Amino acid sequence: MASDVRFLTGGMLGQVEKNLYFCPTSYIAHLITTLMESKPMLYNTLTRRKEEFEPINPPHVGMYVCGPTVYGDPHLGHARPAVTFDLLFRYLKSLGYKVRYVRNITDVGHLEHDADEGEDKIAKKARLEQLEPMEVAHYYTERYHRAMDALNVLTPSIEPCASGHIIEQIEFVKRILADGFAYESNGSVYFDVEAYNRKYHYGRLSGRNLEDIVANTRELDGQSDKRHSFDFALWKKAAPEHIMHWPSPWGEGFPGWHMECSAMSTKYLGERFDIHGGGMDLMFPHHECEIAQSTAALGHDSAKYWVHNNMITINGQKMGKSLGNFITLDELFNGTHRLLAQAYSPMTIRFFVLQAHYRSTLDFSNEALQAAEKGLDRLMKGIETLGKLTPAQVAASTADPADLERRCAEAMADDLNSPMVISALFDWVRVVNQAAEGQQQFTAEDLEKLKDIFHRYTFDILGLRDEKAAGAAAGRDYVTPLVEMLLAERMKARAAKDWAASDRIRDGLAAAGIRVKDRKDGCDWELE
RNA sequence: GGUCUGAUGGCCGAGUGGCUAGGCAAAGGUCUGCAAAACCUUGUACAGCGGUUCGAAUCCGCUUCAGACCUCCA
Repeated sequence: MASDVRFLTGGMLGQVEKNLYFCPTSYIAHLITTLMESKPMLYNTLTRRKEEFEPINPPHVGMYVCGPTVYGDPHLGHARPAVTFDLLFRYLKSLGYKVRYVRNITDVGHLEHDADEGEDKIAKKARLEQLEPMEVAHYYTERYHRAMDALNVLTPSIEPCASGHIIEQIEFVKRILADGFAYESNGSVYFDVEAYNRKYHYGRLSGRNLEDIVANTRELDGQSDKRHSFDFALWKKAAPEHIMHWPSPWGEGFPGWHMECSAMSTKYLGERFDIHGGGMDLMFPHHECEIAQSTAALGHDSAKYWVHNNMITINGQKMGKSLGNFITLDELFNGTHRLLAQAYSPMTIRFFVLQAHYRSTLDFSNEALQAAEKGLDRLMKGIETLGKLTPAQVAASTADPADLERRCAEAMADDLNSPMVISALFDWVRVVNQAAEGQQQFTAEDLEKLKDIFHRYTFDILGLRDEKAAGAAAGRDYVTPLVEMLLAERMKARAAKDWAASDRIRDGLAAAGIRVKDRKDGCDWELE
C-alpha cells in the first residue's frame, strides 16, 4: 500500500518531488514508506500548534486525564472529555501503542466559590444529605461509571481517587517545600508563585505572565494566611467543622485541589509522561498549577503534550454546573428535561460529540441531536447492508476500499479529526448502498477489506455501537418465523395483485413496529 | 479591564490560498401496484469593510458581534 502514490498528501508529494531528480528508485520507495509512516499530529496547548506525536518511551504511552469531581450526576459536559480521550485512547491502541490511561476521580480537595475559603464540594453534599463523604463519592462515582458504560467509553487503565493518595500528596508537598517553592503558614502550605516564577515561567500554558495575573487578581483582605493572592494551597488546615481531614506534618488538614493530579500522575506514569488531557476550562488555574507543582518538585516538565477539549454550549453559553444550564446524561437518555423534545440514546450522544472536532465548541439543540440520531441510523444501516453484500464475479471492483482507509487514517492522524472520518464513512455508505442496488461491484477480497475498514473505524476507533441491532437481535429471533410467514402470505397476495390484502399485512406489521422494505426480488424487513 | 478563541448555506458541523466535506431538513426525479427504503439531481454558504495575490471563506489590518478563562466548573 505504501507504493500507492494516491496515499500521499500534497505536502508529502512536494518532498517526494524535490528528491525525485537525484534519487535512485529504491530510495524513493523508502522515502514514500517513511512518509506513509509519519506520526499522527496532535495539537499541543503548550506550543499552540499541531505537533508530531512521538511517545517518550515507545511503544508505551502514558496518558493522564482529569476526571470528574463526584458530587453530582454526570452531565452532557462530562461526555465531551470522556468521549474525546476515549477516542484518543482507542486510536493510539489501534496504532499499536501500549497505552496506560489514568483518569482520576476527585473526591476531596475541590472547594467551592473560592479556592481557599470555599467549602469542599463533597463535604458540602455530605452535610446537606447527611451522608458520610465517602457515600457521596461512591454514589456519584457509580453513576458516572454507568453513564460511561452507556456511552461505550472504555474504562481507563487506572482510576485513582484523591482520598486514596493522601500520603503521596503529602510527600509531593514536602518535595516542593524542600525545593523552596512553598511556605507553611498557620497549618497550611501554599505554593510560592513568585519564587517559582523567578526560576520558571508561571502561566505559560494559559499564555499569561505573572504581571497579568497580579493585575487581575483581587487583593487580599488581610484575613488570609497567604502571602499573595495568586499563591495557591498545596495543603489546607482543616477548620473545626470540616469533616474530611487527615494528619500531616503541618497538622490536620486536606490536600489542595491541584495536588492530586501531580501526585497521582507521577505515581502511575512517572516523572515524564506523554499526554495530559482535560477540558479547556481547567487550563487555568488547575493545569497551570499542576505544571508549577510538578516542575517545582521534579525540576522539569512532566507532560509532553497537553490536550484540551472544548466545551459543549447551550444557546451559545457554556453548559456547566455553576450556570445551572446543564442536562444530565440520564435526563438525555430518558428525555426527562424541559429542554428535551425527546429521549436520545447514548450512541446518539456519542455520535453527536464525535461529529464535531474536539477543539471546537459544540452547541446543544434538539435539532442537532435529532440530526445526529438519524445520521447514526444511516451509518448503522449502511454497515448492516454491507454485511449482506455478496461478491461480484468481476476481475476488479468498481471502487477501491483503500480510498476509505486512506481518508480515515489521514483524518485521525490530523489531530483526531473524527468529523472527517465520519464524512468519509458516509461517502462509503452511499457506495455500499449503490452496491446493494447493483450499481457497484466488489471482489470478495475487496468486500472483506471494506468490512474490516468499516468495523475498525466505526466500532473500534470511534467506539460506536449498533444499539438497535443489539437490542433488536433477541426480539427479532423471537418474531422471525411469524413475520416470515406473514410476508410469504403477502407475497402470494401481491402475486395475485390482491393489493388490499398485501397492504393489510404490511400495515399490520407496521403497527407492530416492523417495517417492510420491498426489493426487486422479494422483500426485507426491520424492527423499528 | 487583561488573556485567548470564534463568526461557514434552513439547522448542526468540517475545511483553511485554486479541486463536491459530511449529516439533518427541503424540492424534483428513478424504482414501486401504492408506499417505505435506497439511488440520482438541486443550494454562487463563508459577519462587514479594506489590503496582499493571477486567484482569498482560507493570509494581513480594521470594525461589529459572540463566547471562554481571569472564583468552582469537563
